[in-house]
Formats: sequence, C-alpha cells, structure tokens
Amino acid sequence: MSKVIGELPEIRGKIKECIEVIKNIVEGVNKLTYEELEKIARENWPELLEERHIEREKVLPPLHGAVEGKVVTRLAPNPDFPLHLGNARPALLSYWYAEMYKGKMILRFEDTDPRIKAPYPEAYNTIKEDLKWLGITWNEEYIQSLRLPLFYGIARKLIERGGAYIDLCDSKTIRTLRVQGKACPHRELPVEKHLEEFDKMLEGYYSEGEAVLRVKTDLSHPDVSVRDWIALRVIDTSKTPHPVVGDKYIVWPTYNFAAGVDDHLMEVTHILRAREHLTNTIKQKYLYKHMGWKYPETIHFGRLSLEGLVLSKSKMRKLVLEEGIRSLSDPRLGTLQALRRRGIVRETIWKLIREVGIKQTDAKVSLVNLYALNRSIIDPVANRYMAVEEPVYLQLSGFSGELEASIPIHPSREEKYVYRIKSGDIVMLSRADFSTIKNSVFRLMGLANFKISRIDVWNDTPVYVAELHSIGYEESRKLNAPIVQWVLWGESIVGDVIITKGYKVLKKQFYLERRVLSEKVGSIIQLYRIGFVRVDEVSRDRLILIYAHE
RNA sequence: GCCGCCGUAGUAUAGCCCGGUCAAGUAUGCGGGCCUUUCGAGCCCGUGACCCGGGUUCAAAUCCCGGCGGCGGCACCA
Repeated sequence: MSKVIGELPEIRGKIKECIEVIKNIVEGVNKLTYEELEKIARENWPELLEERHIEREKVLPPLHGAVEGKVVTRLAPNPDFPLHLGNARPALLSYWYAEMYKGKMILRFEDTDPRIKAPYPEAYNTIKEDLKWLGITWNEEYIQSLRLPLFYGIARKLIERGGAYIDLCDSKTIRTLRVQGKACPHRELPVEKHLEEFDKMLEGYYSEGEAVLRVKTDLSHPDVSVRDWIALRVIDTSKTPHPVVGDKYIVWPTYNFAAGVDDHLMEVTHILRAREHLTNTIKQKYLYKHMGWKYPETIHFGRLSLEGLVLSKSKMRKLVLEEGIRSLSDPRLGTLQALRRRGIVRETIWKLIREVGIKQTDAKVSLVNLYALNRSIIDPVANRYMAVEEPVYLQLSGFSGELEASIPIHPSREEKYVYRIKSGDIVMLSRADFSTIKNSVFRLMGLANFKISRIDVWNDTPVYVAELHSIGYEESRKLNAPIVQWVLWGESIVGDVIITKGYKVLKKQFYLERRVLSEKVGSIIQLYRIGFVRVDEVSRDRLILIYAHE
C-alpha cells in the first residue's frame, strides 16, 4: 500500500477508493506460490530479481545558512594541554566546512585565565603541530591575551548601552540574590557611575574579588548561571603572571565575553562546538543582543569518547602524576601525539570524525573500530617482517648446497627478500609455534618443509635438528602442514615491543629479521601473525617498537 | 536539587525537519565459507536495531503527549 503511494503520489486524494482495489489485488497475489511469483517477475520485471548493492559515501551535511566564499569557522583551544582525540572533532569539522564552502578558518588561542587554567607556554606550539599533523591549515591566528584592550573597548560600549554594570557585591551576597532572581543594588546605578568604576577597576583600585563587570541578562532566567553572568574580573597577575603578557593586565575577560566578542570581531559565521557549550551560547546571545550583533550559526555536537582511553585533560593530568607518565605522547594517553606514536595515522582520525559526524548524541567509539579503520589504511602500505618470541633453536639439515627463501615484503606486491640457507644453519622459532609443529611436518614460511629428527644440546641450550622433507609449497598444502615464521640466527635483531593494555604497559622481547633496520623511525610495519607496530627507536643492535593492533 | 539536550543492531552512523519505494541502508564487530607462503588483507553468505506506553492518521522510526534511560550545564574555568 505504502509502496504504491510512494510510486504514484498522485492517487493521494483518492486513497480510500484505492485501498479496496489494492486489497483485491494483494489477496489474489497472496494465493500464488513462490515459484509462480518468481516466474511472473522474471517475465515482466527481470530487474527486480537483480540485487542492488549501493554504497553511499558519507558526506558532510550542508551547513545551515552557509554561503560559498563567506563561511568563517574557528577553532578556539585553551593552550593548557596538547590536543586530544576529542579536540579533533571541532578541529576537523571547522576545517572541513571552511574548505567545503571555500571560506576561512581561524585559530584562536583562548588564554584569558592566568589563574586557574593557566596556559602552558609550550602548548601554543604543540597545538599548532598537532593541527599540522592532522592535516589542518588555517588562515588566521590570534592570541586572546594580546587583545585585551579590544575587550576593554567593547566592555565600555556595552556599559554605555546599558548592557552591563560593575558589581561590587561580595560573592556571598550576590549568590543569594541571583538564586532569588533579585537585582543587586549596583545593577540600577547610572551608566556614568559604572564607567567611572570600570576605570577604577582598570587602574587597579580593586583587587581580586572586589569588582566584576556583569552582563545584564534576565534575572528570572530558569538557569541561574545565565543570570547576569560575569564578563570581566580582576586577576592579580603579580601573583600569577600570564605566560604571554606577564603582569601587564589585571582585568581579564571570562570565556563567554572573550569568545563572544571575538566571534563577532573576527566575523565568524559558523561555530562548531561540543554540547557542553549549549549554555554558553545562551549566555553569549544576551551580549549580542545588547550590542546589536548577529549571532553566528551554531552547531553543538556530542562528546566523543574512545573505549579504554582517557580523553579528559584533567584525568590525563592525574594519570601523569599517578602513573609516573613522563611524556604527553605516552601511548596510554588519548592525546593526538600518543595516538600517533601508537601507529594511528591521520587518515584514520579523519575517517573516524567523518563517520561520527555532527550528531548531538555522544559517541562512544570502540578501540576495535578505530583499529579496523586504521588497518584499512596501513595494511596496503606496511612492510612485512618475521619475528619470533621466546626463541627455540632449530638446526636445518638434510640437504646439500643452498636453499633459497623468498619472503614477500608485502603479500600484494611482487617484491621478495631472499635468504640463502646452507645445511647446518640455525633458525629461531617462537616457542608457541614450536609446540604445534614438533611432531609433524611443518613449513618454514618461504623456505621449505621440515621435520624434527633429534635434539642436540649446545652450552645447555637445546637445539632441535630438522631434516628437509620437501621444498615446494604444494607439498606442505597436501600434508596440511602448518606454516611458521622464523628468523635466521645471525641475521636477527632484538626488538622490544611496547604493548599498552589500559593503564598498564607491557614490554615483550622479539627477535626480528635484521633487514628491518632499513625502516625509519615512525614507519609502521607488520610483524607476520603478530600485528602492526610502529618503529619508535632504532639503534644498531636494538629497536623499540610500539604495538598498534592486530 | 534546578535547567537543558539527546535516545535506530555490540559499537558508530543513514533515514526524522517535509509521515508512504523503510517488512529500515552502510561500516565495524561476531559466526561460517572461499582465497592466500600471516591467524593480515580481499571476496561471498549469515547475524542483529527504530527506549517504553498512549494519541493523531488509510499509513508513524518520522508528528503530538506521558513515562523511562543516557549525557551535559549550574565557577570571578575554557
């Protein structure tokens, strides 16, 4: 029924009559057997029997009110910590939309709290590096602490327009009044008085806590925090100097004032930010109304969390203190630096954020999903190497001359690495593999098929003697022989693989093919049957690898 | 406690604004098969969801009301 209306929308007016007709037809059709139906379909509408497989690529939904060439977005981080995965969402969305509409993106450091959330001097650069790694470019860059006189100017205009007042109440009094929805005595004083007090504030007449500038909102607003929120306050920068401007200023804007003013001055058209800013949007709109400005389009998306990974700055700081984490790129953290070090590539972050989109609901992404995305990108490019853990020694015998082993560097490429093996050479196997092959014919990957014939002991170490059974891969298939990885003794190098499990870090020692030394720091490789790892450090006789995922 | 936002498979997401080709698409995961000199990748098959209850309507994932659940905000933080 619905299908018919969908295809023939013009019958909409006569639905009641149609129902009878359709009912009869459907009853008739229902009496037919499946075979009869199939026959009719094949004769009349063969295309119906063909399966369609449509893959739609996910694209960003259009931005409300966006005009090509005019869109301005901004990313406004507090430079108190490097960027983490959660920050990648507003960062990439702001960037993508600016690109999509051929507009521009602004990077603005919101560092207007030298007291409680004091900026880290290094973070200004770290954040820029994080953004560059993400592949984000921006057109303009600002630091709010260098713009304080601008905020003072706007504040003065706001007072003149009757939109703000200097409040000299102590915090206890004002708290009580606000909850009751009552005005404090200062609110209704004449504009001239407020301008005067504002000057006194700037001159340093008042100390911390004695005077604030409040924006007039609605004293009966259901959300108490919206009622006459604070725009500027006094911070004693002789005690807590600001890393950029030192103790030059003692009157500082709050987030809502600074962000609100700057979004206007910088002509931001679209704000993309997380849901926790919903109330801030409401607060800032009062400021815009007083000033007669137009508030930008705003999108509030949900929070992004990654199962098993800490993304909150405060929790990460705590971890750093408690777990003795020295570097913010420690693989246990959720910083972009840390993810990068764990072998997560930029394209994965892009795919992930694009997938998650701009929904208002929170997204809890599982690590398995993140790994799957990452694998799809690194698998085609990661070189393969053999590696063994807890080596068992095997001496190869039963042949004369040389055997040739060709190890694919990547299964989908022709390129091979060739070893020449002589009778008597020793190879290493993982202990776990050894237990499955000790009684049967097995294949050393890329080399030949062997069977263990006896045990020797050299300097207290058992060495198993393996006799050549056959060379070809076909034989091993016929016998259903297991294929194991191996590393040639003397052609090996020790690699420490760092594995992150929650807040624990394990270190496992592997012996790898020595040819891995041609890999550079930062490259991602796959150890056959172990997983993907990122080369973290390389020296002549050792390397450090960080485990990414299977 | 007060205020607000949001509920589609294990997870993420499409569809919701504008009710009908939605007996709900895609990805990932999981189960099975094929292929393969990795237990990787690829290919094929299967699995599995509209939070609950009412209402409006010929027709509700979509609109309305009520519950329940999750999350966020309630700073002289950003």
